[in-house]
Amino acid sequence: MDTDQRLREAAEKLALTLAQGGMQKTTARVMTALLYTRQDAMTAADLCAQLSISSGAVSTAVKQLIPLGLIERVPAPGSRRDHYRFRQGAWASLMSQQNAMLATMGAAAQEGLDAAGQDSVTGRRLHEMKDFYAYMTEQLIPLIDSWRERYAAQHAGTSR
Amino acid sequence: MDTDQRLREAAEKLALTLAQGGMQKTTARVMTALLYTRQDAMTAADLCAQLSISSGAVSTAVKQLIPLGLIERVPAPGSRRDHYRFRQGAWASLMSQQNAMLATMGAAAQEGLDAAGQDSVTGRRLHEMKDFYAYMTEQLIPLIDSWRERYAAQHAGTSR
DNA sequence: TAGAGCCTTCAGAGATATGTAAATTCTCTG
DNA sequence: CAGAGAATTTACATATCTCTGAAGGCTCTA
Repeated sequence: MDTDQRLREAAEKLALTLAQGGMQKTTARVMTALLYTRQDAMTAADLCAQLSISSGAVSTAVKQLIPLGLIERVPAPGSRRDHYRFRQGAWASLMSQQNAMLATMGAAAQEGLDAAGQDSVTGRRLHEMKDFYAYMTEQLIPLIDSWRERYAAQHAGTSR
Repeated sequence: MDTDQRLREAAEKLALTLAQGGMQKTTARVMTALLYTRQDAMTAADLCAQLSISSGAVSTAVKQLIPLGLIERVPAPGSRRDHYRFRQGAWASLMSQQNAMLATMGAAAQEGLDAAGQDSVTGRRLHEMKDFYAYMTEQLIPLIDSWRERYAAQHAGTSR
């Protein structure tokens, strides 16, 4: 089987997994297409053709992926079409986003504690929750940073 | 406003957030109901009444929450009804589950590398992905373990 | 500044998914 | 061991979501 074919299948497979994990199916397909493509970047038309979806669907997917820091719009010299590219550092961005969720969980725990008080069954449950998310938030941020540094160091002087 | 009311609202609010993050709405509502309740545990009937949902819906939600390690079925002395309780250590379990996803991502990266080879645009993209998830998997597991230990130490001799 | 090309938005169709109600199965008690 | 109570499963109805196709709007060029 040729390389392109294998890559496309890997892309679809991962998209399916991500979809089951809560990401929208089309959004996931667009993301993995950009991740596994052999090109540096793809146009909206490329994505329409490869994934058999309408330009509207591509537009929607892109609108979700860009704020997540997973892809970026690339100015295309000599072409009026937008090009989309999987971003360097995308994974670290994604993980950082999830940090925001950790903070939300911590806040939710606090809110419950304010209502229930510490000395109750509820209080003990929520206290564990608050502790856990406080700990995770605290630990995860430096973890991501340290990876960013490690990666930057490793690739010093390397451009795309 | 009374305490119960505040807790219920906090529960619904968090459920909504979780639902937007990909969890099923009813599953999330059941989970947060058990998290914020002032009782130690609730019966299926309690959940039906409080959330205005059918027993079938409760059954489905419970079936999803138990494998995640978020809630547990509690033998109820003197009652034939099943009682459900939010589990101690639930959050750590949940986070561990997410670790499985990290491993999956790493594997997906490897699969692409096998097809594309290292020396290509695709190869470089996937290499970053593989590195990132390898690093995260490696770091996150001890992190969760260390919290478990910390928590166990803090609560030594404490029973629910 | 007019026009072409491309992206985005919108309304409606189609598909998916989710809850309900009823039938079934399971389990414990008398 | 029969029966009652409860949980689960199933089929169906409903609600939600997501894609498409077309219209609208922007931007760059000539």
